[in-house]
Amino acid sequence: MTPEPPDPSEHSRALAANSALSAVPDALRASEAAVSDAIGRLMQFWGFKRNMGRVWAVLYMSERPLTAQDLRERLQLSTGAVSMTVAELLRWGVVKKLWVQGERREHFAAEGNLWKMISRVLREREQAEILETIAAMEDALRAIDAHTRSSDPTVRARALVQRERIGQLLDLARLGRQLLDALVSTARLDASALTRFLLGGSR
Amino acid sequence: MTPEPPDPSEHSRALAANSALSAVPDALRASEAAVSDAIGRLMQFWGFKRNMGRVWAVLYMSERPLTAQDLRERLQLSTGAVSMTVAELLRWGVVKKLWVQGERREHFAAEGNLWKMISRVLREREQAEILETIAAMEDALRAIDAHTRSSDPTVRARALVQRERIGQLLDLARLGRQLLDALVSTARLDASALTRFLLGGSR
DNA sequence: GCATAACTTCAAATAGTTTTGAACGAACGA
DNA sequence: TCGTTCGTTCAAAACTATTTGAAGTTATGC
Repeated sequence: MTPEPPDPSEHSRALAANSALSAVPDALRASEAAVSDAIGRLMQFWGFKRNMGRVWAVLYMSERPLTAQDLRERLQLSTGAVSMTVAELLRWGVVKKLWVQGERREHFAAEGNLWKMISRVLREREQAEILETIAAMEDALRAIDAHTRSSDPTVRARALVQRERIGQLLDLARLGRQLLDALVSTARLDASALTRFLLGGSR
Repeated sequence: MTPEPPDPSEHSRALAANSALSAVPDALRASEAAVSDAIGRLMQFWGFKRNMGRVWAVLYMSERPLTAQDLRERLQLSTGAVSMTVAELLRWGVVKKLWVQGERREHFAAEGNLWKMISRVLREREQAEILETIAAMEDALRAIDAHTRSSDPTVRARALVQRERIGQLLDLARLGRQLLDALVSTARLDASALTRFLLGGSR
């Protein structure tokens, strides 16, 4: 039986270190991958990059902060991809940089407070989008209003219909904005009011 | 000053026909375009194709059902694009096909009930996505559970942390599902309960 | 039935997004 | 200081998604 020859490739070194330390069962790795992929998909659906979701999820499930290299290995990403993805997550404030005692490499951890995270994202992303839409519709409404008194009956009819329809859309958009406001402010304090409403409403 | 020479291109013919009939001011066309573009962007942000939003918006703002050609002209789309976009909107049930008396071409109109529309989309799209995510996490949780009694303390620790974190995510996802359920069922009946909650909560 | 207009489909072109990896720069320890 | 490791950047490549337009199909009126 030949003893396994030393193989200096990074992958086998990682595996060796791993099994020497803890022999983490494949099942755990597989579950982690499944969950991070599921969250990656959900995030992508939500309009973020899939890898942002995957990286965040791996960090969130980890019992310790991870280095860029750990992420690169677990998620099979290139150096550049890890660097850029982590930078973006830092910008969103959903991942934090940590210095671990005696380690040269930087370590990263996921923001643990999910509500804080969600309310920040809703605030910055959704609200910007809906406010823009509301502004565009308000502008249009102002521009149309002048024509609702047109002497040409065809023009007047069209202007009246458009004003009415855009008004409906605007009401809806404002209701959406209020829903977001409510979510954000409830979330900032605690989730219980929201939970109470939902539980009360649905059963 | 040379008088403008006759130009038989479709665009000028359309303009000529238009001004002969009603001289719709540019301002109305421009507002319509601005709103449909805003809605297109919002829809894209939401994960639909931008043109779906634009087409729907133009139909919604129109005082009469429109033909494929009308849409092609107003939105500067190719024949194929109109056909495919409208087909997709029909599949989502947010646009209806109408036969207009004595006209050969088909006409289209937007679904006018916004809440009906939204609850349908939430139900079919969002719920599918979140249910998949919930299922993936439940699977992972089951797979991990076996290891929380591992004899290796490192494995046990890792399994416990993962179980705890995935549990948190699962709670959150379930809360999200309830929020969607509540929106969908309120929307199906009427929007007033939702409105009351929001108005009550935010002021 | 035939000719024609309306509509659909789909392969190819275009546009847009994400990922890679090599080049560069900064920080650290010797 | 020098050599090495770590991290970032960015142009090019790979990949996805969208759009076009021409060929094909269906429906209509004569």
